[in-house]
Amino acid sequence: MEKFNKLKSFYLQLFPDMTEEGWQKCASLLSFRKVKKRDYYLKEGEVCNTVSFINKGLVRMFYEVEGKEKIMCFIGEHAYVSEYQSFLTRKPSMIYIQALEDLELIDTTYDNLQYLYSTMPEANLIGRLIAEQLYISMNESSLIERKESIEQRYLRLIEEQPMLLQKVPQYMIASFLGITPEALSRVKARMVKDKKPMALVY
Amino acid sequence: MEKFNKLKSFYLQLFPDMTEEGWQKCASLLSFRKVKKRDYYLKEGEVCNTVSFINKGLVRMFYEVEGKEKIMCFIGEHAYVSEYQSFLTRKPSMIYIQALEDLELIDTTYDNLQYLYSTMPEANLIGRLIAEQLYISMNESSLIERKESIEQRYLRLIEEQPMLLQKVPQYMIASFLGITPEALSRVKARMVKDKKPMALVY
DNA sequence: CTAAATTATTGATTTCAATCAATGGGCTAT
DNA sequence: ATAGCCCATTGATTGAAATCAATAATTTAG
Repeated sequence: MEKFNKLKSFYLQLFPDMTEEGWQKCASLLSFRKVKKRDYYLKEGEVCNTVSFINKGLVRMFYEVEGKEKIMCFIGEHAYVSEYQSFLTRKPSMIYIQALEDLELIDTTYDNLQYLYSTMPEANLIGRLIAEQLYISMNESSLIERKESIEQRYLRLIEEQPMLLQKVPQYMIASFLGITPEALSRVKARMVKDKKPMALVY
Repeated sequence: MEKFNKLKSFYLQLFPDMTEEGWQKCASLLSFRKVKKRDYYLKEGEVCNTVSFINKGLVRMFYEVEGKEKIMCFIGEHAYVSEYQSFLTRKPSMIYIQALEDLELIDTTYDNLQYLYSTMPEANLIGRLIAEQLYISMNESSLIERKESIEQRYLRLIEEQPMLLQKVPQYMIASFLGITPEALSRVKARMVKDKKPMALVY
């Protein structure tokens, strides 16, 4: 399955001693699918039935409050996307996940994953490490959000995910930062005026 | 070790098929300790070396920003406390954990837990479930924080953790809600005036 | 390629919570 | 018991971002 190559090399990095048979067993439980830009990976109220590796594309996770969309995060290529809480608890999701670009996904379903855990106990180790990793990254971004100012977070975006600023309209960046598009416009203007006239906008 | 009884019954609820030997093995890796009120379980910059079951007492987790303390959460009896990110990554904590009451803790150290994982592979299942549970509860509280208004969150506190309002000064509740003590005072006043004159204050 | 729609910017006004300030209540320690 | 301190409440002022509004720039669709 050359479609899974990216995922395979991704895993071999993380678990160098994974056997070829082990990989084959995992791969047999995976499937490949596509999602069109603007379509939803998951809607509020649905139970999330998949954990997916994003082979190609970009999604946003957001929720609605008082009719307004608030973006929680973006997830791009070669990362995992899921509403893991809904996936694990089998309860309706409180958020939406939408494709911002055409997606190529490699999916694991809930049933397949449980089957893997029960027939291949070593998988619990991987499952533990994944859950731990998810915990760590959520915890970290939650702390960043709390500790840093809007401006610091915007600079961090420029630094760490410059692609995102190309691919995503400003008003979504603003939503992600928790402010209005107008406010972001002014933050940027202030940065250019006050500080280093570096190439901020791009 | 009758000191561990609460923890044992806690675990037997979660894992009814845990064997007595299994429990003994786990228990041999646990230790008991106390922390005095106002002392720190963990300070910013320290690596968190323990995951602890709170047999008795109450802690707050908080961070500092611009010299001000911001409370992230309170953790009470019969729950776990740790800075799990620091614990897992072996990197310095970005937060503080402080005893608000005298604590009785049942501790697992990092080394003991790794030893358990390596000598008792079934433990990875428990480890996975714990990490998943931590992920779920953090995700849930993060969403609540995002979606609900201050007033809704205060009502939720009254509903779900009325004890906390007895034990913790108002200004800490305010900090937890992300507002000033003055603002919380006004929220309460407004609730009493606008709505049901229920026993809100206690 | 052009028209229409969407997005970004800037200005004016409003709103809400933070801050500053003062008072009173309640707890603690001697 | 009382002095002193910490905490909660209330009022007045300030400040930062939201909202409202208009225009300019860019993207999309036919």
